Amino acid sequence: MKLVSQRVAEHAEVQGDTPALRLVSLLEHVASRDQLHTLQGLAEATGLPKPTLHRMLQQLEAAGLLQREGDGRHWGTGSRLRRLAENLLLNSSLHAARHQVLRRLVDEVGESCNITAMSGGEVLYLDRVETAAPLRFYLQPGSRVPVHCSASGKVFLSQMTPAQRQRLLGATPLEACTPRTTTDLAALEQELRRVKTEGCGFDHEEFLPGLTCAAVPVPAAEPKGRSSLCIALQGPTMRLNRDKLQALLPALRAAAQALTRLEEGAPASEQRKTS
Amino acid sequence: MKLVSQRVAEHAEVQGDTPALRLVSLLEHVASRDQLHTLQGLAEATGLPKPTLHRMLQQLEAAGLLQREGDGRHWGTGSRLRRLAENLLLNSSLHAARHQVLRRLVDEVGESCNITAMSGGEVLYLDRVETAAPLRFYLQPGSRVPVHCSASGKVFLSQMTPAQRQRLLGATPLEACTPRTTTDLAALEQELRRVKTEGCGFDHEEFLPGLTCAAVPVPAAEPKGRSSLCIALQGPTMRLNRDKLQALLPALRAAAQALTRLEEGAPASEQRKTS
DNA sequence: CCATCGATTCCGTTTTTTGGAACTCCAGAT
DNA sequence: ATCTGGAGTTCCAAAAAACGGAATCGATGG
Repeated sequence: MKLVSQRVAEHAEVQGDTPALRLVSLLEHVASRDQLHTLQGLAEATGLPKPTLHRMLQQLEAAGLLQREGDGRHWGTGSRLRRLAENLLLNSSLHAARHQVLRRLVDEVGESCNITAMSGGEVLYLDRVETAAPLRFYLQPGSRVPVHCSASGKVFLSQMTPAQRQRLLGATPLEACTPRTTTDLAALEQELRRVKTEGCGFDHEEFLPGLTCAAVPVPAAEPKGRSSLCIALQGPTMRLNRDKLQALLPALRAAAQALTRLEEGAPASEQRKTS
Repeated sequence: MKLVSQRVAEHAEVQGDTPALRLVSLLEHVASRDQLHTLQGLAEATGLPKPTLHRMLQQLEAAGLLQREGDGRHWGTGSRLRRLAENLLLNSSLHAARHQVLRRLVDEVGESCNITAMSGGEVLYLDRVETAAPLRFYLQPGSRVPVHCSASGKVFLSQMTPAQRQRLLGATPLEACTPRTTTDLAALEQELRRVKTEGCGFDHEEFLPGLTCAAVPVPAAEPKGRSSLCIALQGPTMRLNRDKLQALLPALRAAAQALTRLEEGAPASEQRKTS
């Protein structure tokens, strides 16, 4: 059974498939601890060779992203990185507004909710707000789950043309994440027709035992456009029988509408030069 | 006359000497505008070729630093980047505390002040708080100025051994930034002896016409350690005659002490594994 | 059906990264 | 004063990654 794919930090905390991403990971490591770091300490923490690390630090220092502190042997964040962080948080009105919608929805339904998108053939959690209830699944934004056994994934699949769906699912057999996972393609296609008709997808313990989900699509802002977002609710099966789930759908749909309105309000685009 | 070296954005806003830094610049570009971007738009804004940009965007998307929005043709910040920004600002107690010291100092003396360090043979502005006075010099953290014609630079030079100083200044002749810049090495050496004795450096319009500065070193926290910081005040010559400057020195010195106490409080280091 | 425009992929060339080994620098011990 | 050990730094040839012009794909709209 495959679990949610997450960055696993064992000893080499600074991961990355390319040199550039390793640099970013290093920035994350330094930025997420309220302390200064020595080259030696970073080498131990990350598992990178000292010369490599030294070069990375120099490069980041020259760029103003990190800076040496104190006696020159310690490193901390640089003003440019701090400015980047400030600007980012100041200029995130779209994401901030989405987060508010999500938060209000969670208050209303009392279960954890996500905003999801298709990305790289999987469902990506863009944002997530957790319920205050003590029993809950702990998942993070940035997590990815398979399309065929998640509520959002089924919604995305239901919106594709048969050809697109074939390309995505035809390559490898459907993996059985739990005993309840639908692994038969024909059965999945049938379920997808229902999803398309009713405009909502479910996951009854098909991805994780004990986890029940419901997802509705976020309608596109422009008639021709496609909004590839879903808004989804998830919680312990114990609290979410089918009637309860059905009862919460209107709230989900309202939140989805609210997200659509966000994209209308700030048309999201057209940074054409006003020449 | 050479001005403060700053990133100059002409048409190619995304600069960087290495591929990794170009990626970071791209992140900055996207993060610092509250809008979504198309590949086309970014290509125009940055001057980068489309295939290059496309590869960069894909890489950043795969890493979760950016994400596609809406119809898949628009890009915005990713959850990982936003989390990085949040963590960074949450875990910046040292820099935040320094900033507070600086802010209090500016309130007290009524002129803009900087925290500076030596970096790469130049003086680097680590942090800066500007006075509320309407007439003021606008400079940014991350700016760099020459050592030989800045108040902080002279303080740093005065703390070096003659050999170190020789290596730094001997290579190229001292550049005359203004008519008042000291370009004679012997004259500079003499001034540096005074700086060392009195523990404060000045800049009387040696870097920019009309700009007067004073700087004092931030004492090292540990007796053996070297704190390579200065705290400096700068303002229009009009408001800062020599007597006024002298009168403000105690406040500067007190702020410098406060900075030292910060490094003592949080020893800044020793991230040894508590094994 | 074709034309158009933006996004995407290809791939040989160019540039950058990599990291073991060797070296420097400094502090504390001899 | 010299030695010693550990951190930081430099070197450089092999290996990996980025580069970007040209070709291709794919959707829109004529």
